Amino acid sequence: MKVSKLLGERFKNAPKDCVIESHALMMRGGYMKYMANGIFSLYTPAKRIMRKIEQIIREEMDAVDGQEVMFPVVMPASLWEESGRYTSIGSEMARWKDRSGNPMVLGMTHEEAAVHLARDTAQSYADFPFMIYQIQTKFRDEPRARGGLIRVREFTMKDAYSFHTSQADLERYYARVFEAYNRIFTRCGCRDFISVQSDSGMMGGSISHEFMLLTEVGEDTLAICDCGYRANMEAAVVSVENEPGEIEPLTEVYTPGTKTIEDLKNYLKMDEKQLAKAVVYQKNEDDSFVIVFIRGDLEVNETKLRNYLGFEIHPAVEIPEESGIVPGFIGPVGLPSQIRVVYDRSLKGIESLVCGANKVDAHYTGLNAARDLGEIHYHDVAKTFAGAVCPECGRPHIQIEKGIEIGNIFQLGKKYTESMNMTYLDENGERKTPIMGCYGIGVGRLCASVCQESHDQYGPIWPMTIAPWQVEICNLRVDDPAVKEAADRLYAELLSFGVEVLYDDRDIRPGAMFADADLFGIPLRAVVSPKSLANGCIEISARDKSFKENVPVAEATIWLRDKVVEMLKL
RNA sequence: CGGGGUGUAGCGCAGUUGGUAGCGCGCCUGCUUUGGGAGCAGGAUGCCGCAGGUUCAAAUCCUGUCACUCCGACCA
Repeated sequence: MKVSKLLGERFKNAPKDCVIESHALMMRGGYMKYMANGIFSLYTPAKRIMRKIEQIIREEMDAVDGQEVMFPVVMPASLWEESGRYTSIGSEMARWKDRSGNPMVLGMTHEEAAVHLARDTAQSYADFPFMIYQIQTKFRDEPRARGGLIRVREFTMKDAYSFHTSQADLERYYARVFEAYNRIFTRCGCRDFISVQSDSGMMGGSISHEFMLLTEVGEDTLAICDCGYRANMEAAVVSVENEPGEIEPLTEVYTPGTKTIEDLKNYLKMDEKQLAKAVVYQKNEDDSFVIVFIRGDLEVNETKLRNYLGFEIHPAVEIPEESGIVPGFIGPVGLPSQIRVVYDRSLKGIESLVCGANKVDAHYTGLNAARDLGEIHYHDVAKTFAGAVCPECGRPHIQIEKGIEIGNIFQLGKKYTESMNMTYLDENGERKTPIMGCYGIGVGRLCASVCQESHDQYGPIWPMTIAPWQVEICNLRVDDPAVKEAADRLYAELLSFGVEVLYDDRDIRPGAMFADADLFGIPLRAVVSPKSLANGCIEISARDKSFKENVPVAEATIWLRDKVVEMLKL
């Protein structure tokens, strides 16, 4: 490809709204063009990167016996009604009516389509297990797109679905995909990535993992312990150690104006860990109240709370007086009985707590759950924090990090096969329901993530495995016949050797050409100029600045080809 | 959905007593220049987000509306 004919332009300045480096560099480098909120067109360099990422994914999916298929982007709503998700998924799914008035949806994930494709043909246990996957466009009407290709509304995704006759078989296969994912991200040039336990969200299912690229600009918050425990904040188990303390009588104390834990702590001169904090939520459906009691130094993890409750909630907006809730002085003793109460596990084992007395300016001290509340159940709905006790090793070594989710894998169970009536006959002729797993990777997000992890102030530094081209030739003087002849020949020879070459043949000043080359981020650069040619050499350097060498003109082609091959090996 | 901000040339931005639209980069032409975004000269490019209103006159004032964006909420 010659740069003189390459569509797209490179800029000195990034559009003002770019907040993270990968977004800014990919805009500056002419990789994509903004069209609408969360919607981009890709220019050739980005498209070539995506194609290479897709090919790596394809190879690794095929290596774990995947079968590539293609589902429709547009599906009838009736298919989604079978699984119940037509109503359970909110406005992030695009819905519309076709000309006959039939309700339709744009695919945002394809579990339903996968079951639809497989259920009529996989009727015997002998057909199992199998995995089908596709690489295709998804549309999700995200409430907030951001970060360039990191979070968009329309994107390319690899989604895979496996079907099994037993949980044990699913788990074996899940482990294989887990390893395939590690290979995919490594081959794409990701370095600092980990897998974490995750929340299953709208997908359903039990066990799930997310692959996270660790970066400070990541949208996800992760809890990590040096013992190897790794979880998404949304799923991180909080384990606390409490000192029981002495049993004391339940005593009402006057605590004027102490509406916050901070006030109360200072007023009573007590540790926050002896205080029970009340957090008020409302059920979305009917605005009924849900109150969480949690240790004073902790916060509620709303995702975990939502999962436990099984319904949607939001923080309480307005608390009317007749509700019996006295904000700032809420306690479990004497609270109206119709209010749903959740006790966080962090309160377990404290013999003597301070809590609100459900009247203005009053708290109780000496609350003993067993004595004063009878039998209560504790649930883990707390948000983990730096220095928290690790649920695996028991040491207070939890660290908080940020990451971009580049892939995920789920053990789905029978959620879709059951609701959509997929069955097979087992060895004994009995009708059974298969078990599913599903596995996703966002291709564009992965591309942006690699850029985020691998760039300098001048542009991206693409790994050889996914670089848009392998070698860039910079012809510094197209008006010099000797230089042009040498550069043209190098270009032709590299092409004949099957090397992917971008040839900058424009009559522009060297500074501008180098600036553009940095933005192209091509791993190898061959500079042809009067200066280097005077020594009979071509100057070859690496985009990551790891080397710079003068190679004799006659050897340059072979030298570059061999270097490409070397750099392709990881 | 809540809170901020912004809509003027491809990109970044100026534009207050209201008076027919400007700068830098980029683009086109020519000459000079040639190893880290060159210089000079000339040139092209605008539904000033949209719709109403006030006014002799609106990018500018008023009303409405839409879009975008950031922070939060939300999110395989």
